[in-house]
Order: sequence, then C-alpha cells, then structure tokens
Amino acid sequence: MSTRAAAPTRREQILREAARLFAERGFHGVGVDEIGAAVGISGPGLYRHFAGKDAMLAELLVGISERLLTGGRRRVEEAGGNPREVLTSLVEGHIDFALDDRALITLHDRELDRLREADRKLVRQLQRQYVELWVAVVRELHPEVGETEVRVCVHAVFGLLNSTPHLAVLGRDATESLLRRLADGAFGALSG
Amino acid sequence: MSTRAAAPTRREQILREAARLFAERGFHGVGVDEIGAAVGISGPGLYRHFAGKDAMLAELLVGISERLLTGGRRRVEEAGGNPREVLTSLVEGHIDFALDDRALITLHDRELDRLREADRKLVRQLQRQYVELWVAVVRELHPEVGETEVRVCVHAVFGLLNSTPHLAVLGRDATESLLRRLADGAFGALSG
DNA sequence: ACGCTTTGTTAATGACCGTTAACGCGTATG
DNA sequence: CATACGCGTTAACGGTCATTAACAAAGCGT
Repeated sequence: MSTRAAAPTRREQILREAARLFAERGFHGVGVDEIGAAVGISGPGLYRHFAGKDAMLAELLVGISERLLTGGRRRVEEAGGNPREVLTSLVEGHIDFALDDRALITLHDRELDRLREADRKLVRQLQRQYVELWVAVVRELHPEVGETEVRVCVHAVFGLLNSTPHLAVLGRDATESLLRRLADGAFGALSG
Repeated sequence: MSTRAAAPTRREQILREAARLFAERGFHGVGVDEIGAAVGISGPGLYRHFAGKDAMLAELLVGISERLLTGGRRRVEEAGGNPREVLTSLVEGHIDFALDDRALITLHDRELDRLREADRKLVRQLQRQYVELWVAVVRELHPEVGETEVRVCVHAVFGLLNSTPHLAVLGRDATESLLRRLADGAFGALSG
C-alpha cells in the first residue's frame, strides 16, 4: 500500500471547502451553490452527500470538538503525571490545531449558535470537557489560584492561541515557538 | 444642566440594539424587523434613520475603530515617554473597551468582511494604525525582538483580551486585573 | 388654523436561497 | 443483458428578507 494519504472522498472534499467558505463569509453568507461550485458540482448535488446545509456545519463543529478533546485526553495520558509537561503538550497540540485547521478553529467559536439545539448541546459539552482538561492541569500547577480565575485564564489563552487565523506572516515553526512562549508567559503570570 | 448622560437618541438606541443582535446571531442572521422590534418600532421604520442594514454595520465598525484609535493615541500622549507606562495604559484602555462594549469587540473582528469595499478599507486602515501604536511601544520595550514577531505578539494579546466576550463570570475589577496580569505575562515572555 | 417636517405605519415588490422533484447516465453486480 | 444504485443535472417551489411605496399622525413655527 502507498504511504501517501488516500484520495479524499467527496464528502471530505465538500467538508473542507464548506469550512473554508463558512470561515470566510459566515454560515449565512455562503450559499449551497457556492459550496457545490467549490468542489465542481452544482448546488443541489450536495444533497446526495448531506441532509442539508445545517448538517455540514454540524458535522464540522462536532468533528473538531471531538478531535480537540480526544487529542487533549491522549496528551494528558501520554505525558504522565508531570503537570508542567502535560500543559506544554496541551499547548503544543492546540497550536498545531490552530495552525493546521485555521478555518475550523474560526468556525468553532463563531458559528456555534447556528446549530440545532441538539448539536449545539453536544458541541458545548465537548468544548466544556476540553476546557476542564486544561483547568485541571493548570490548577495542579497553581493550587493557590481560584478555579474561576483559572478558567478565565484558560479561555484567555485559547483566545491568544486562536488569534493565528488573522495572520500567516511568520514561518510555521517560528509562529509555533512564539505562541508557545506567549502562552507560557500568560500562565506564568497566574501566580506571579 | 444635569450631570447624568442625556437620553439616547433613537439612532443611538438602534445602533446599540443592532450591535447586540449582530454579535449574537451574525449580520446575516438578524433581520431588520428584529432590530426594529428591539427598539419598539417595526422593520421599515428603521429606514428613517439609516440608509440600510449595511449602513448600520458600517457605522458600528467605523465608530469602534475610531474610538479605539483615538483612545489609544490619547493614552500614548498622556503617558509621556515611558514605554512601560504607555503599554500599561494601552492594555487598560483595551480591557475597558472589551468589558464595556463586548458586542462591538465581537463584531470588530467577526463581521468586517460584510462591509462594502470603501468602508472595509477605512476600518482596516484604522485597525492597522491602532496596531502600529502598540507595535511601536512594544518595540521600544523589546528592541532586540523582530518587528514581525512583535506584530504577531500584539495580535495574540488582542486575542487574549478580546476573549472576554465568552464569559462574564468573574467580577468586573477582578477580570480587569487578571487580564492585565496575563497580558503583562505574555509581553514579558517576548524576550524571555 | 395651516402647512411642513419628522417619524411612524402597513402593503407590495423583487431578489435570493435552501430544498425537493424529476430525470439521465455510467457502472458493477447478479 | 438487465437492473439497481450512486452521483449528477436542471427546473420549480416556497419562504425569507431587504427595500420601497403610499399613506397617516403628531409637533411646531408662522
């Protein structure tokens, strides 16, 4: 078998283009015809692959939330008991995500409210579990800081890391190491 | 004359509600009837005050960009030559803004692309000048760091400070002081 | 009292858009 | 070879929505 990635299925192709367009112009700002055109078919042809426009957004947001959470859990396990190393690994994973899937990160906190009740609830639950992962680790590192403050801090660092979508000017590695330092600095200021 | 603020004009009333609704559900996600209902008149009545829905968004985004820039410039002048104090003042001003006008901060980096070419260009120019204000100060404090890195750092700190919209759980003063510390920590890590 | 401006109203218009209907074509399967 | 299915197409439907038209009432200077 080949070592290269398999050709993307049509579904995946559609999801990628939809993510890009949704991130660029907002969920309500892009029509199904545009999404179709982006993958070489036209408008209603999408309905052979998805139940509707909503379903595409739902699959994108649920997918990214699940990937973030499972990735985070894996890193918590792998990095053993040392909270310092765990946090470093979580930051690294989040940065990778933000740099590799910029469109998804953008959608993640921008278009959540366009989901049906059930999907929105699911995504929010996954997001909350992901945050709790971080909060638990940071609390181990700063036991003297209140839980609420830690939670705000974690959200703020997410904001810091997710700011990458707005720029792509520095090289990938340089951006990654800079963001790592900035996040470290912010966390370090928690008990300073 | 009274020391209290004057009653808001209808225009201001409309702008405030429009900002809230746009931030909640996105520009394309809210209809003019909703905006009208929020101020007690109905749909088309808005056209006595604004040329159209686009004009409301434009006025909101241009207004906020101008206020950020002029506020920043004032602080740079007032804080004299000490870069450390200037940066502290800029951070404080930005936090005040983020906490007092959460809806506007959200719109500011979320709905820029829904503007007509001319307005978008103006807003971007104002935003750029605001960023340059920060970059100049930070470069004075960290002369050994490259300009691009500084710019990325400034954007990242904006992301950190603007993350407040997502939570209102901590008290106002506690949030402000926490954000100040986190921003300081991030900037401090620039030459760490 | 009169007419002008301001600020509303409701009804209509026209565009756009998500979705469904109806149909066609290749291809693998039995 | 037939046939069923996957994957498209174009045309039509229905609803939503921004915007305009036409009209009304209230304040106000003269």
